[in-house]
Amino acid sequence: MPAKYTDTVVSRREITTPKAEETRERIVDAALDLFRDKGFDETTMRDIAGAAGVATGAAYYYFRSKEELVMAFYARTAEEARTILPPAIDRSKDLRKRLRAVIDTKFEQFAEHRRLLIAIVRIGIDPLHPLSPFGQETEVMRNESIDTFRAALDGSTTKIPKDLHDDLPRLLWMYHMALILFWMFDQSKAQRRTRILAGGTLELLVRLLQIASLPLMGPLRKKLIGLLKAIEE
Amino acid sequence: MPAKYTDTVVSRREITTPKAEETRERIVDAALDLFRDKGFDETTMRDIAGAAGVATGAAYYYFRSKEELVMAFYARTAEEARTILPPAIDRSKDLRKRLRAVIDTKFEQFAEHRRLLIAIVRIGIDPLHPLSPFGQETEVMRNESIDTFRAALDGSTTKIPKDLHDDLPRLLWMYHMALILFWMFDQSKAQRRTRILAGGTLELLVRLLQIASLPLMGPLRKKLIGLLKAIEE
DNA sequence: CTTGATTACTGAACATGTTCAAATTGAATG
DNA sequence: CATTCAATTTGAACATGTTCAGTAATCAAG
Repeated sequence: MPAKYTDTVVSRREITTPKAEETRERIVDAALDLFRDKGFDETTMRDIAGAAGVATGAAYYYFRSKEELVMAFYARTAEEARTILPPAIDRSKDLRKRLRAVIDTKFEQFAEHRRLLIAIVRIGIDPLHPLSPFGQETEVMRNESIDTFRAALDGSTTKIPKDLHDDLPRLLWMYHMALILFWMFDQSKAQRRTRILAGGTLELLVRLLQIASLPLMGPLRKKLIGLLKAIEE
Repeated sequence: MPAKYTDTVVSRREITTPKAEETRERIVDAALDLFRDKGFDETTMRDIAGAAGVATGAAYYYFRSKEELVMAFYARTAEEARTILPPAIDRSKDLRKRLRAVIDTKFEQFAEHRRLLIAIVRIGIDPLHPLSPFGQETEVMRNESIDTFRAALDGSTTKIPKDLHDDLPRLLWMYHMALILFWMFDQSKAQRRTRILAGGTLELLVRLLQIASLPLMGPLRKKLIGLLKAIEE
């Protein structure tokens, strides 16, 4: 029976012995390898357990569900990003290039796992699901990701209107999620179309931001911000 | 074992006797009732079969999967829309109102089935899935829906730039899909936030269209259209 | 070292989507 | 009516995510 996500939302296995940690790692490694090679749906919990050298139910001691195993992948890339992203961003002061660095890095990290991302989206498109990128349980990771965009903005030469300053990072995060979604399904060679889309929209975006600073754009900004506020409650 | 959607994409049961048609209807009715009352995940194929008074496997004679049963819902609303949408649109010549009529009608039709729509999205977010709203198998229904937007545009007083004429209906269709997505997850009373969002973005949209007709906007339009073409192959 | 408890793990059992070989039905044919 | 054959229906069997009662390993305390 598939787990209902009305279940308690508590992260499991707080503290662990090194031994247990090693078992846990073995299970994650086996899972990610199999997901990458065969796909999420095609990989069986029995496969994973077998490859990790444990019994069928062992994975459930560490993870609440098969889906939670893909979160382990997400967590790993986030960890990695923490070290490679800052230098990538700071290679330029140009806003477009800085944003491009963030997005391109994500794509590189995900490149080998396109199919796995589809599984993540299938799970995460529902904000009520605990593992949704929009949900509670992923809040810490999400905020870290949003802060990355804040850093990209703050260190750039482009001046951001004061009233947009707070909301813009989150908007950019949502924009980058939409791009990732597009990228996932982009069947063109080396995701050429996504590159075009990213380039085009980023240029448009930066230009809009420059225009938005003009004094006579105040009312329009205000309307947009008002709409945003009304929406997010 | 969940069905893999690399299976043949052929619609099932072309011709049927009245008797079989009646059984099929009974299964759909039972399924939709249960989906509405208990939710998609919480409804069992055994439940459905039982409620329809047939054996467990019977549904699979008419539908390839549990998921395909929700398409039956989608097909029914599309059928209904065919009769109620045209008069609703033609109540006004104002583009904003005409578009609003299309969207509001959809919301009314879906109102009782918010949870079911989440299931549809979980399925359909993957364009490789045969039942995806972006996929092959739903092309006919999708085109019909897009044509609705074409009708709303063509009958309005707002003048549409020639070069946008072909692409705009599809863009509007995508916009309305995004709205429906937002609506599905909108927990506010009577989906107040979605209403605000729809009102705000529609006004913005129509205004942009009016501005877009200005001669000096030609290059910008061209850039946008170029981007669209590059993306869609 | 022994004992007790906590942690880590096992594997059978269960629920549910799906398949399939066999049984049933019903209409067309002789 | 009897026969035949395809359409329809059955229900047991299967695959897989998940649970759980029990077993083994590890550790703390005496």
